[in-house]
Amino acid sequence: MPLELKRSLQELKTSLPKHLRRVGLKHFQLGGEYTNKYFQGVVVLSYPLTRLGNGKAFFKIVLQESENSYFRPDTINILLFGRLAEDCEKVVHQEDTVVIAGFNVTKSASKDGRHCCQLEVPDEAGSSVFISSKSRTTATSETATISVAPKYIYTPLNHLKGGTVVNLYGVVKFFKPPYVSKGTDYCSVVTIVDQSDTKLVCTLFNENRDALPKIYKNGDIVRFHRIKVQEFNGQFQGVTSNGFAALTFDSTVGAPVVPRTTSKLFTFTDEDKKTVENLRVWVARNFSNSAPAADLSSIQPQMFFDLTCQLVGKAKVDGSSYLLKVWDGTKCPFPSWKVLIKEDDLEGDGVLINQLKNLSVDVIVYDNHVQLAKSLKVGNFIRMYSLHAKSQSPEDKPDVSYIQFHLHGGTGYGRGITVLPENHPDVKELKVFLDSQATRGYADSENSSSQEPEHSYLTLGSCLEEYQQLSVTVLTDHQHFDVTTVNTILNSRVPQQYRIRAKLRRFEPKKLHQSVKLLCPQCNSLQEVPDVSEFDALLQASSKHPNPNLQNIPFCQSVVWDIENQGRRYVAIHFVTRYELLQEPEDSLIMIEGGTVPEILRLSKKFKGIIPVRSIEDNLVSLDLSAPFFWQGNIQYYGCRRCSDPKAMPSLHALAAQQNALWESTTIAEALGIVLLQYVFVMKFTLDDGTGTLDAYLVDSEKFFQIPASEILTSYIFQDNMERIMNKLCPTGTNPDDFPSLECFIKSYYVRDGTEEQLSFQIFDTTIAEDV
DNA sequence: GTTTAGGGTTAG
Repeated sequence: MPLELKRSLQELKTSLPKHLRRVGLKHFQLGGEYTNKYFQGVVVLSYPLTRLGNGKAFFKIVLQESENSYFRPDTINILLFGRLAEDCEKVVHQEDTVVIAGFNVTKSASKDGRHCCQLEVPDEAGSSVFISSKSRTTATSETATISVAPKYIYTPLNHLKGGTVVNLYGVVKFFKPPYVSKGTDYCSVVTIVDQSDTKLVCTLFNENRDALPKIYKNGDIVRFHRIKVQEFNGQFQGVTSNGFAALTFDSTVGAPVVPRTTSKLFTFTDEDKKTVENLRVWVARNFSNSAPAADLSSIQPQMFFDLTCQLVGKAKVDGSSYLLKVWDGTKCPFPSWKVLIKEDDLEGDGVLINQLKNLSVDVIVYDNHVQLAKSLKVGNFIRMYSLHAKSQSPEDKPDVSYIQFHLHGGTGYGRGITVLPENHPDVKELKVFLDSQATRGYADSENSSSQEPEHSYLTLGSCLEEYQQLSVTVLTDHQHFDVTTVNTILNSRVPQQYRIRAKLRRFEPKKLHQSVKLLCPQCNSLQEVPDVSEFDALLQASSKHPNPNLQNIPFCQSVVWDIENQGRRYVAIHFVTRYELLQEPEDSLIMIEGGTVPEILRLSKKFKGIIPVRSIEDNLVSLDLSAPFFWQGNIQYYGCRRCSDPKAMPSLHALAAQQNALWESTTIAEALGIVLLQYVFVMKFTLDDGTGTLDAYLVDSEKFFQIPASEILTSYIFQDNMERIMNKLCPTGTNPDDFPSLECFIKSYYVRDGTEEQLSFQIFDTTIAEDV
């Protein structure tokens, strides 16, 4: 039984459950409703503890409502039972102030001049006795709470009824962090869902922001007590009712089950723990983590995202907007808009703000968010939800763009700000990272401090200058690497990885189609992409005489066409079935014997995929691997002649028997024992950083250009994009000094050239910036 | 013992 000590009557009062309302003696009557009521009085008399006939403990006290009351009677009998009686008997003394809740009002059994009703406090869930002693000075026993933990029943979301007050568990599917409503309260809208897959939108109000659930992300688990269910627009909604209380839990499976709440008084049983743990498992299985969280280094223009960051400065902009300067330790890959404000208006450590100016970004928050933004403290760790990274161009320079960060007005899509507590795991992690970045940041500014302008804030003009030096490539990993000069790299003979910043002087080959090759991921051999028109002879050589015995392949339905009606050329088509059923053509895999390249190309527009085959004895096998073994849409897939160990077509049987097997090049190649060749761009970049030049190879299937090498030869759009990118990296007719910079990772490795080993370089983990 | 908002991007 919980026993809580209080230091004063004041503390006792503030710790009483908020849903309890005081009720006076004169309101007691038989048959009244006292569920959420408490009675307070001073002990004027207490009787010795006795046992009832059933052995249950019984303790009686008399409480006086007020010493100076005009009203008579002003005392009432209180009857306590069971464990509650035993515990109270130990601590209750005359003159103590006692608050009782969870009682029944019955007719007084004795004619003693006291109130005609008596209060029975059963040894049951929900019964509580709060005791505050008047004058004893021993510190530990001044006040006490004695209560029987209420037994809460939780209603599954698919069992809700309108007009009821219930207790709920749920997983947050959507939420608006608490914001200032137009009324008197904070508001938070929370959509929850539970294992019944039923959704409930809850609209929660409280004048105290901390009383609303402390939700930090979708997937968090909440427990709501005393929430009212009502119908709105034909659907149930949850709204706060008297005594609403919320607990919030992180949903990480295995993490300690610690509720987030500011309430000191709440029940939390082993059963609650189990419920949370079960919900965690459910979340792990059923919630895809599609949260739009991002750090500054991974933002894309026009995206809305959640940013976890630290506030380094803030300033008033005008009546409806407010500036927050924040950082998360990563660098925004685009030039970002800096707001010009008066230095006097800026709150925060000027030196620090200056040191972090290349890492921090300016966020403008609007309208309803201004009030909350003002209340933030510099140094706070905050999360902003649905922040807009808006791409803008100055009017006179449409080819230049920069990012503005807006937290627009309104609360749609959960737009808002929360302060994260210092002990939040994400904050702990961020602190460590920020510390490491700050150290680097200080070093940078020390080197260049002599050239620093006096004022700390970049105007738009200087932001554009910065753009000139921005890299047209983005590093996708290892951002902590420092830049190494080409000169240093050339003098090193040890294979290793570097980050460099240089300009692209030249590249080869000049003709795009010459840069696409086929790479074997196993033996690393490269080969040219053959011209498919050369395969007609090979394709047709296979089937002058389709074998009629083959028309009964277990997982195929076959037809033979006499193409030229002269018996001179036959084409056999074997439709791969699933469970002996044909599928829709666009889902079907077919095998073809005979057929010309144009015929196969035409068929591959209609069918999911095509495997050219020939028959050997009574089996079907792939053609020679110099021809594509699989055709899909416009793409032909080749196998490595050195590494593959081709198997006959019945090897596809297992794949055909799988319920949802996709007819993809990778799975088919695997089933047929073929090592799939990868389409790659192979290019040589000559990079110059002023200290020297080096040739680095790019071998890339689609990461660097964000264009699939397999599709570029058949797509004019991709070819246009590619040309545009290369012209941006290495513009023709431009002074090479004005070329943009490329930031790349390169690794050095040895290649044997005859008897000599030569150091070569290859680009990796680098990609073209989105705005290029 | 009311009102607020009642999920579904600003338009700066």
